[in-house]
Amino acid sequence: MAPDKPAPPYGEGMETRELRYFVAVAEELHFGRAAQRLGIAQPPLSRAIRQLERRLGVLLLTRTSRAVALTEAGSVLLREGRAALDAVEAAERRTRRAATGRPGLVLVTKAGAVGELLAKLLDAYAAEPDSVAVEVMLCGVAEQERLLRDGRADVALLHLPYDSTAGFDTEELHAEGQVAVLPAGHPLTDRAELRMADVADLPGLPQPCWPRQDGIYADGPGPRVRDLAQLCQLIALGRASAIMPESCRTQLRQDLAVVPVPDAPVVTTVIAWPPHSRSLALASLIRTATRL
Amino acid sequence: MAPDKPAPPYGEGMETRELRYFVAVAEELHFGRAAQRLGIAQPPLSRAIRQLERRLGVLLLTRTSRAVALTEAGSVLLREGRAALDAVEAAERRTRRAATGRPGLVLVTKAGAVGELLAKLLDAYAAEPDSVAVEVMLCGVAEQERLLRDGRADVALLHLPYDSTAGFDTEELHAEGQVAVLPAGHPLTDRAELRMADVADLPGLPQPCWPRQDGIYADGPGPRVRDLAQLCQLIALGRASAIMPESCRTQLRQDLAVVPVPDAPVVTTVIAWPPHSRSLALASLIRTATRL
DNA sequence: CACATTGATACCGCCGAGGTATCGCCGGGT
DNA sequence: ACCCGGCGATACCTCGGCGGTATCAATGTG
Repeated sequence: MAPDKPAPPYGEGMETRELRYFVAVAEELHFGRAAQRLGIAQPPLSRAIRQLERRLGVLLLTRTSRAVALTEAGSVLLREGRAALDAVEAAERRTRRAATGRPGLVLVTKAGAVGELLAKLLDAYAAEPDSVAVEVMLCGVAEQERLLRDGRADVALLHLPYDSTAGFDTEELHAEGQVAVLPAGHPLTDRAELRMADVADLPGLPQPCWPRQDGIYADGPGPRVRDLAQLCQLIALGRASAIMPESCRTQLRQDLAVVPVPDAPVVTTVIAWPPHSRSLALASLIRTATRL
Repeated sequence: MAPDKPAPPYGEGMETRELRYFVAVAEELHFGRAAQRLGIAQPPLSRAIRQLERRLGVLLLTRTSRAVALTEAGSVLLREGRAALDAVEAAERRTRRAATGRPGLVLVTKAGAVGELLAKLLDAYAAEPDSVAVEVMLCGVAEQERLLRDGRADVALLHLPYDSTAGFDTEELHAEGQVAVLPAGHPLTDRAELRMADVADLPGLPQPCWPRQDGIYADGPGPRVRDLAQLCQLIALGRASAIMPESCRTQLRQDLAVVPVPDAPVVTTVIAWPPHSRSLALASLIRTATRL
């Protein structure tokens, strides 16, 4: 050790390993399982967390020998730590991508939700003189945010108000009303339009329940669905109803009826990308999109 | 080592230490100075960078024995790595703050640039039933973004189009035109209004040059200034002119004249905060601000 | 009250981060 | 042309800390 090292006033910053360990424990709320998930033994994990607490000077977890719980500070670190780990992963991935020289873009969007807008965008962009290959990635509901944040994707098509654009730069592309989707022949299909309240709790036709970001279904009523096809099937069977953007009607089956719902929230399609992106290809794609 | 460790397919993720080392070298473009700045010797630094390159499978720097330069991938990692390090620091700082139990907010803005808006905001917020202490932090030009990103500040007042809101959530608070500031008695001060072109290159009255984010002045003409007082002094001396938001006129000295410039870009004051903030106090402050 | 579960502690071995000494390369001064 | 000085790379050593196993301590359970 150098004799006159500057000696930083207090703990010289967390290592990502410590963050990964803490996030694992905070998610499992169980040292043993967290250690298993991390591929290490339990004692080093306990020590690492203790050391992290000492270095931060903060109690992160309350442990009894039977249960582990997050403190207030712990839940802050869980949230912020996940974001920080995503940023580190993003740095790694984007660096690797920059090195391979393949300047292709990865666009991510929810399966089935963008109608023909995506097709038009891809066509228009491909016609640009400086366009590069665009890989389209379809993913489940609300997984896009993560992909964009950790560098696996470069750009996304999101839908307000359902998706969150927190932390991204965005441009609005398109706004549209929503329609109720009902089984063909349902009494309400005669109406010219419906209100939210009319569709809210139709007897025997509950709104479906989508999985959360982590793949777990929230508590609540309604049949659990994972994609549009499942949902359409249920509606056709007379077991569910749904409200969705009107552009979806082009993809619906014949045996479904749609009725406009003017008082449903307007769905805005936006193109979103991580801030600080300096990629020319991305800038060109965004320019193309806003000109559509 | 556990006999059946999952064995991650390739390098198990960068450590923040490696990132800090790389950023130091990339900024200095000199291993010796970077090592000195980091408080370590040069050989371990060389090794660490080599190892990082090996683990990423990417060449980050081109070294001849006389010069070090960033590769394309290296500059990506510099940009992304800084953001990642800021996120890690933010996690650390916000966790510490959450633990102390002081839920005070830190608001950051450019010195002298917000006129009375800030005073009104602080008064209105203090009158809210659930308000907490707000620490106001004034900083140099364009330093706010960093403070907000690395967790030293919770919320900022920024000015479009001069500041970047990349990566933050924002709400618009106020928009205003700009005025030209000239020495009292200058011929142009008789006019009712001016155009940008009129003020662009007045003989002997160049626009000033502000430092960049890192404190270094960009190349270019114009006298170098660090704050509004310096600028006013120069204008009063007949050595400079400037264009600034009209709300600044209340803070100007007597010996300066202002003339509206209708074709200057409109300056929008926005309140900005890091995404994912779940603080009730912050939400309340933002609500107050948007209601002004 | 034995027992199982689970986090903490004790102790050990080894990898690797960081140190010093030195080399090889190259540009500039004379 | 030659030597010198600056700089990054290499060689080699030391030691702190990470991860391992064995075990203890606390606590809920039958």
